[in-house]
Formats: sequence, C-alpha cells, structure tokens
Amino acid sequence: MITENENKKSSVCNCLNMRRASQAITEIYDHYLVPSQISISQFSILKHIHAMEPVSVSALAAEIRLDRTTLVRNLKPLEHLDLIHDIAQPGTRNRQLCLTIKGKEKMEQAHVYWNQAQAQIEAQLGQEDSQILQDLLLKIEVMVP
Amino acid sequence: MITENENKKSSVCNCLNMRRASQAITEIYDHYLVPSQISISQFSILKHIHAMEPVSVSALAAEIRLDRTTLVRNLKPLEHLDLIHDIAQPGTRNRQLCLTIKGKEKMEQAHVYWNQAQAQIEAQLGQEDSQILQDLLLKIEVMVP
DNA sequence: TTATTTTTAGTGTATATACACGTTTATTAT
DNA sequence: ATAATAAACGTGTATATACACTAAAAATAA
Repeated sequence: MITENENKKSSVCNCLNMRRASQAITEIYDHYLVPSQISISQFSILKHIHAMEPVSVSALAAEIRLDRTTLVRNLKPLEHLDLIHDIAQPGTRNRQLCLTIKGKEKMEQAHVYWNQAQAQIEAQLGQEDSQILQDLLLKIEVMVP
Repeated sequence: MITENENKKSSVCNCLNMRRASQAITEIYDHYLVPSQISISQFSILKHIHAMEPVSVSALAAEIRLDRTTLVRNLKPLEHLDLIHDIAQPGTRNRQLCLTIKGKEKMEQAHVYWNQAQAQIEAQLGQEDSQILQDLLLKIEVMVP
C-alpha cells in the first residue's frame, strides 16, 4: 500500500526543499509542545531570555539571530501571557527583559515536551545523520553575513 | 582575523538550526532575485502555476504543499502586480489561475537569477554534500503526514 | 427532483517576518 | 557645555503563515 508520504519528492530548488523541511520540523516540535500552550518559537525566546536575563531587545535579537523589529512583535504575546516582564526603569534606553515566575515554570514544563521532539527527530534520523545534518545546516547559515 | 560568521554556532535545537538555515538560504535566493523584483516564494508560485495552468487554488496549494488559505493571501500581491489572472467564469467553483504575459516574462527573467543562487549554493556545498542535504531534508519532510 | 454531502474558496483573527522611518537616550567629539 | 554621533526602541506597512469559521458551488444520495 502506498502512503501519502512516499509520494513526496524533492523539488529541484534547494531553497524550497529547505523551507519545506523547516516547516515540517517546526510542525513536529509544535505538535509536541501543544500541551504547554506555547510554540517552539516562543519556547526558544523564553530559553534565550532565561540564559541572558536581564537582557535588552537588541542583545536578545542578536543572540537568537532574529530581526530586532520581529522580536519586538514576538515579545508582545509573551508579555500578554505574563511570561516575561521588563524590569528597566522608565526613561532608560535598554529594556531589561526577564522571565516571570510563570514564565520560568512554563519554560520548564515545555522543556520536557521539547526533549521528546528532539529525541524523535534524532531517533528517526539516527545519530550519524543527525550530526551530518547539523553540520550542513551550519554550513549554509554561515554563507550569509 | 576573525569574521562574524566564524562565531556562529549550532544550537542544541534541531528545529532552531533548521529554521536558521531556512532563513539564510531564503535570504540568499531573495538576494539574487532582487533585480527581478519578486521573492523566491513568489517565484516558486509562478513556476508552479506555469506548470499546472489553468489551476485551482486547492490543487496549487496541494502541489506546493502550502496551506490553502496562506496561498489565497500570497496570490493577492501577484494579482495586483498583474502577473497572474483567473480565467474562470464568475459563479463557478474552481478558480483557473494562469500566468499573464507579464507573469511569464517575469518568471523567465527571475529564472536566470534563481539559477545563479542555485549554482552558488551547490558550489559552496559541493556536489556530494548537496545530494546528502537534499536526501536528509526529504527524510525530515516525510516525517510529517 | 430534492436533500445531503463534499469540494472549493474566502475572511477573521493571530502570530511571524523584516524594511523604512522616526524618536528617545546615551556616548563621543568639539 | 554643547553639538554631533551612535545605540536602542517602537511603529507603519507589507508579505508569510495557518486555524476556525462561513459561504457557495458541485456531486451524490434519497
């Protein structure tokens, strides 16, 4: 019996193939993260804030390698959910983003699900291919200044 | 001398690594396509329409593997630019999307730049790694139904 | 032929992305 | 001390993404 997946073919376009794989892997991680009610993208932001807090928007954007103005927008939902807050004094330039207690709990909870997604990917690819993929992805990343 | 790129490191998260690489490669293709005034994403849509015309939104979305409602939105700019048009009779269910003359010209022009991007990627990765990457990306893609 | 179901399409809402632009705060030069 | 520069931040605008929902058209069943 032929499943739908076996019909999938690579495109000739490296970019399209990469974008499809990126969407697929995002879908996998998001699926595992459903119980935590945050996306893999949001989880990543929380993790980075936790590692750098208190941190400015610019510093955080540079570390995540995300456009600063994009990050400004992505932070809003997290603020509304009361997962992060800004401890900077009003009238100062740098924001000082931190996780709230709720944010730290959410991050720790989500980490469990993230681990499951991570394990699934590496199990399906195998140890060796996982490493090869990681190297190739980095090779592509550094092509762009 | 240490350049900025050499400082880039892989994340522990497969998803983040993939998303970064996807953004990087998209940036490369978009950069090459600047003279054509369309994005790689738009180029891809034009190519697929050209191969399938006249085509419905649903059929096109299935082929590109893009959410149908996303495609509805992505088609709008292309219609405004007069690159595509719908030859279906009003009051019928299926749209029949086709390239306009202008759209076909744009596609052919953009194809030249797309080729340059494609060549750069494959030159920098090398023949062998290009194939390995393509296989790994497909392997990830088929993980999702 | 009429009723039901399926297919196709679009909109409301929300997040994600980034360029161009302007504003405010901090730093450096004069 | 003041002027010029740099750094940090946010908004306007536009594209990209997709889920939930609605509407209309076509196919099928009764």
